[in-house]
Amino acid sequence: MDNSALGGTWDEFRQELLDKGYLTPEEIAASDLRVALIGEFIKAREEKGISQKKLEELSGVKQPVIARMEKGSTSPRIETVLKVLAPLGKTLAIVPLEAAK
Amino acid sequence: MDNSALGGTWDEFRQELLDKGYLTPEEIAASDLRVALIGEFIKAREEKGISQKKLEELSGVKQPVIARMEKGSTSPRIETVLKVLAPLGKTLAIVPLEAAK
DNA sequence: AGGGTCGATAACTTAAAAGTACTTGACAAA
DNA sequence: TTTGTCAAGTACTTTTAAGTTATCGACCCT
Repeated sequence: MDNSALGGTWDEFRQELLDKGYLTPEEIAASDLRVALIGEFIKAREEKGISQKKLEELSGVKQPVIARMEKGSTSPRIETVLKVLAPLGKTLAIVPLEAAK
Repeated sequence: MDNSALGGTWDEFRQELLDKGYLTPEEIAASDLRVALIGEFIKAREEKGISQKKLEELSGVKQPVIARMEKGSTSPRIETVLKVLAPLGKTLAIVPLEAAK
């Protein structure tokens, strides 16, 4: 993720959110993980060359819902995530924290 | 999972749900994955010797919510899952379907 | 018996995700 | 230029998870 044009790194931006009390450390951590998951999901979809509309057909999850997920504007339910991942040949697993990222 | 006392295997029971049209193949698959995730979560919590009440303190997620998650009576939001997994030293990852189970 | 903890549950309110239908702006191809 | 597709978004309703508080039965122990 290249934020150099904004004049600061992602880490600096995050630190600022923390310093100003906008987010707690826990919220930062959860947010980072969500961002990582979203990135993986988008990558998986695009690697398969499947549009959001096509994925709606395959998964039964509506395109606006998929768009909201990918934009990070919602925290989707597990069921929804599993539904959209399945046609991409993926699923969710619980892994040690160190293994992630 | 030992269902022998019920006179049928889990696979047979699942097939029956399918045959009678109670659930679609997609719903069965999603359900199986959820069950697997729930099992891993409960195992992780118990291995750490942390009670639901203690996990409430550590994660900020209320004990009744954790109980509902473990019982499988809700499909929790990603955010909630990440919050309860973090104190257990775990997180979620997207993995190939074959890798799961 | 009485006091602790544990997980499950009830009943209710609040917050938020998902469904629905339609629209918009960007982009590419004909 | 028009047509089509894509992702994003708008506005609204419905569904459901989460929060809250309190309780309950099982278990242990002392």
